[in-house]
Amino acid sequence: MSKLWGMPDRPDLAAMAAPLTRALMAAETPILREHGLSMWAYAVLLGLDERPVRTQAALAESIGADKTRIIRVLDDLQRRGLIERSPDPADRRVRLLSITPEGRRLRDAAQAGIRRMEERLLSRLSDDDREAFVRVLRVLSALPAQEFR
Amino acid sequence: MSKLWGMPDRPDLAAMAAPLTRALMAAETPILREHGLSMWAYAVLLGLDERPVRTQAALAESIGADKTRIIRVLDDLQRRGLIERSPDPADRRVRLLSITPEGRRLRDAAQAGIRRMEERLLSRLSDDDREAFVRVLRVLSALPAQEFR
DNA sequence: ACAGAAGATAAGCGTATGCATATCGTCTGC
DNA sequence: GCAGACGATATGCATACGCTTATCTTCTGT
Repeated sequence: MSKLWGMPDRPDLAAMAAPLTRALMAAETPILREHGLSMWAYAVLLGLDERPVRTQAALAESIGADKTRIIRVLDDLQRRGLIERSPDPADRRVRLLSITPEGRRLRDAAQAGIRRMEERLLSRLSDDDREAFVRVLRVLSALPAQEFR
Repeated sequence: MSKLWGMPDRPDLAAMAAPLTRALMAAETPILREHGLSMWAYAVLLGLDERPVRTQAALAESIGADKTRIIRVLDDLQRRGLIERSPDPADRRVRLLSITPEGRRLRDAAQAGIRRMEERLLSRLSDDDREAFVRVLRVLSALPAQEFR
């Protein structure tokens, strides 16, 4: 009864997810470096994708970063013209964050390189497996923390 | 042509794998604490599962740890009688590492708690999705780093 | 037998991270 | 109108990590 669904023995999920994440990030890092982006900077550009985010704290939360540490990253991205940080006319405490066309270009270029790496990796799977894996990964990664209790 | 295989737009794999890993580890931590185990200590017990490992460096490598940092963890586990560290009679530089029955009991108990959490999580998937996800995760997590180039 | 390699261990360094605190400007409910 | 809440920012601290160096013991090739 310890094996519901007839699932064969397997490693813990975290014991598989952690090395995979490490390997993916290790593979991303040099690609991002080529574009002059740190992991956090890239995460910010992704987080600002499309919808502008209203507050820096909200952005930090959405990308799982510390809200005080993200500030230097934003400073740098703004200085390089990749994002815009304008005071909200309706609430001058707030900085409206948005990605610039230049920022979008850079993000797209970096992401394209990353996608090439990822697709090489996924190409070893069957179409069905690839589809199911990405779909499930998407669902599980989007679950709120309390679903893991 | 940017969408081979008709794959719909999706987040980067790392952007999904990283939060999932974080959530899984966050959910594991309190379970391990109940058994008096740190994440590294648990990783060691898992790494020693079944086959005894011949050298500490090999163990460290197999669980993705630093070989100098792991020593204190081994000291602690040995002191608690959860592992054994005996000099190899054939090469007295080497410490043969093995898990004790007591260590196995503790590992099993901790793992059972973790499995309950994981199965609750996976229970929201269809049988097919669950099977494919775990199988693919297992394959990808076991790939050597150079496969990610 | 001896030089060099290998294993275990200790210690130090630079960096990243999460967490807490403090300040300052601004808003909002009463 | 003011107290308290909120957002952005800077700073400090403890922790953890990867990496390097050094030391000691033991083995191996020549």
